[in-house]
Amino acid sequence: MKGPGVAEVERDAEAPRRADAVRNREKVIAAAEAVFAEHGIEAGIPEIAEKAGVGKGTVYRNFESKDELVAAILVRRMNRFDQDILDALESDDPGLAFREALHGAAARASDLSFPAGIYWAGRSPELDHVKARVRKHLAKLVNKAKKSGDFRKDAKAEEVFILFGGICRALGEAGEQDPKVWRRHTDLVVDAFRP
Amino acid sequence: MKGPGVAEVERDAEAPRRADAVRNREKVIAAAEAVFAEHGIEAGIPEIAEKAGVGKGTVYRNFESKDELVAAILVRRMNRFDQDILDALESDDPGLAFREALHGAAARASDLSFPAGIYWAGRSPELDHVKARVRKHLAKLVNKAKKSGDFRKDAKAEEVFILFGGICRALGEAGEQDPKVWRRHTDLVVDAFRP
DNA sequence: TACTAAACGGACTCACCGGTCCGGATAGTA
DNA sequence: TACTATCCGGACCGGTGAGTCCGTTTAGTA
Repeated sequence: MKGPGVAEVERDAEAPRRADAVRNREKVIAAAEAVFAEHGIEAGIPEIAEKAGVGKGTVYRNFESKDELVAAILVRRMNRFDQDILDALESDDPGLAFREALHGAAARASDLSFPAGIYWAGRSPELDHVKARVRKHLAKLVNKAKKSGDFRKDAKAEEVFILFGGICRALGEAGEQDPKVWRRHTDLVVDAFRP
Repeated sequence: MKGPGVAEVERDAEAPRRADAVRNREKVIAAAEAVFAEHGIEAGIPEIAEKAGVGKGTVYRNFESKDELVAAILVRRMNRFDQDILDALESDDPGLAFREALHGAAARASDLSFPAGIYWAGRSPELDHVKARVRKHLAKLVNKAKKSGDFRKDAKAEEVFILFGGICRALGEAGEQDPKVWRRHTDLVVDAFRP
């Protein structure tokens, strides 16, 4: 589609960009990540612009619409989740690996954009694509765990998505910060999928 | 506090109300219930007024603000959930009863206001009070189930709230209608709490 | 039927948000 | 330093939703 960092404004690949423009783009992305993490993707563009120390115009010069900005941030977020799962696939103890993958995700999931990423569907082909990849890898992990007898045979990766996304949103919205609580609920979800 | 049907506009108990006013109040409540169930509590007052066949003014004559209307509807919703739990407490098979209580709630939980009721906190003393009662009854049910060995000793009622609320929101927002899917996810949650 | 207090509804205000636009500032260049 | 294409910020626009207000309608009464 469009090289790295998709969902951004069209731009002739040849044309160089001014240094301040590059800097500002990064400030916008960082600010959007922070604001969406704290207040969810409902947060407004003005808030992001202010946090980034730029004007609204600068945000819209980099992203054609709020949806595109949201999609770009969520793609990054989902890619990190994907990496957690990929790491877990390396392990040779699939049961443990499954647990660790969720714990890894949970450790960074006080971020409200994570559950948003799970539920935000159909508005960005790019995001849908990344999520499909996550699903594929999660299914692979689940299958490995099934074979080793660590995972109930009748369950599907999609169901893990629903349960795990559910607690992430609930805890995130409650502003839960204690990692122990996150681990505890993650374990409950893992237990739901034991044989 | 304020007798039955709290969260409503202050009103001299003596003063009789015109028949059309009473009728309209009921129409507003019914419409709000339907709209919040279908679109979540983010839905607007205009939509509710239209569905009720009245003007916005009539809505505000019965409820001082949108938050009060939301609270009133959520209180009703949570009271029904409370009743499910109370019914389950009657049973002499606590393990099964726990499962049935959640299934009972799930059966009506495509209603988006249910998870909203679980997460909407601190904006209505009345709602907080009802939720505290639900928690108390749920804790009682959980304790019974622990004693009979149907429930893991280390888990708390609050955790049930989080997991169950999580799937209700996820499935509700996904527009899931199939009762089989609801039962399936509810069972996963129940399994998470087995000893 | 005539009267009036209660209730009605929708036009209106106010605040906010997504998105556009343009006069002014500045990075890069010679 | 002088020049200009690029980029900047925030004023502005259109739309939406919460909440108010008041001229009009109607339920209840005699």
